[in-house]
Amino acid sequence: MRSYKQFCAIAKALDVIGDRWNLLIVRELLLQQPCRYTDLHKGLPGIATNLLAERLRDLEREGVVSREEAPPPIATAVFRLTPRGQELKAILLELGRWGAPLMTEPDEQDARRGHWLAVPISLLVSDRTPDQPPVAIELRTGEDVITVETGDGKVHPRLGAAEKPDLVLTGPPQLLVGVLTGQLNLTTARAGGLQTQGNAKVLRRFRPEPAELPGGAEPLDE
Amino acid sequence: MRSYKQFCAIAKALDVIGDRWNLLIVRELLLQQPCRYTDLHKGLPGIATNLLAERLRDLEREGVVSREEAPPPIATAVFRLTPRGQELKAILLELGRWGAPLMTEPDEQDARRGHWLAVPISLLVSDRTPDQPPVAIELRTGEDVITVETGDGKVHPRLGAAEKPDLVLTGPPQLLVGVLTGQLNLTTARAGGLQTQGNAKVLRRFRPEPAELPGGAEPLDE
DNA sequence: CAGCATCCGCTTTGATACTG
DNA sequence: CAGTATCAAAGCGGATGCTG
Repeated sequence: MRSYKQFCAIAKALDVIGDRWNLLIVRELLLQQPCRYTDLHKGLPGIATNLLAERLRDLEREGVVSREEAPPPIATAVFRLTPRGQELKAILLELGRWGAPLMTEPDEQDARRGHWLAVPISLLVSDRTPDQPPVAIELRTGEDVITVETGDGKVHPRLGAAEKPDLVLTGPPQLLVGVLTGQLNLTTARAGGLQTQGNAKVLRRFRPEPAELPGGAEPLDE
Repeated sequence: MRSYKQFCAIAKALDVIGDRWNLLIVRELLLQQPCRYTDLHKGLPGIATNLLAERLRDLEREGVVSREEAPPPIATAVFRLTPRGQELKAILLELGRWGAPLMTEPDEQDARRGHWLAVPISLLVSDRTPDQPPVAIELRTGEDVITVETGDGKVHPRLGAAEKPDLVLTGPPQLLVGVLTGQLNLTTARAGGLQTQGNAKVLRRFRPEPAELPGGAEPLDE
């Protein structure tokens, strides 16, 4: 936790959550809290185990993360975000929005986790016809299963299987995202290894979100 | 530029702007671009000069910053944000919003720069009576001068002196912010070293922004 | 002086091994 | 499972030197 020692709100924020891995730990907790230590470690490939332990102590001391000793039956602790930690969601969403265009060229070296898809999906896609009855799509990639539901104009991803999915898509992450955003048509995606099960027409419900923000030229207004 | 090697939008964003100092370099450019190397160095107390040079190269390569060789008269280069870099503004604003509550206890060790105040001011304060004629307040702290103008419901801070300020406030940063947000009354602030010049009644124009966000409990929706 | 590059001592990181 | 211990390598901050 090295401080920038600058009397500036942005610098103070970075003093707390700017260290390497910190924001990704928050990402994991946002996506699947409450979390055991091992769950976090699985969701953060590449982190050294001692670093994860140290970061969790730091974030706990700063009031971002809370550690609860689980009740007697289980001999383990679970981690959650405090309300203060929850407020980091806006930052994470903006980071995800800014980083989404960098996902075009999937590096073979990159680690993949299905639940990470929840970030771009809710940002990149919306419901084209909110009046129609709700729709559920199940995405399977590797061992991860996530469900995408829509019906109110927005798209809600969550971890876990759907009860009665209208459609099940199985395949590598970038194919799933490509099909949802409409950048890839089904024929191409199937040729690339996508498997579908159910009513593929429900994909028409999804519409890509406008990608670009205005990005005003004026320095720091609004 | 060490990569997390995770196929995730947030991780990809952090691969580019997550390294130490990077976001503060973007802050400086947002606040006062175009910028010479030396201007950046002044606005980033604590950075090693070689690191600043290296980071600027990195950010240029990533398409966030552009370097322009100035026309013949001046023998220096100026740095700007590219449009892609401008889009980081949303992230910086969210960071500033989250970090603002950490500014309560000013550390004597902290470096201060007047223009950093522009961040919390536009986030924390709004115009109480937009119908009234516009108002300009000049803030002086150390060697920095910033002007705060309002008149349309929002508050617009910018660097430099005001033409016809209704009020000039001189003093340490936390007093200036305290008076603007209404957390400090004038009598207390004057006792703490604030100097005022002009019509102090215009301070009634400012109203603190609602501080808290809802911070929903659901993981990553909206 | 502006705009770096080099060197040096220190800290942080990441990989691995080990423990209750 | 949930960490701690160890260690080589990389990164960082500070000082200094070089070039126009």
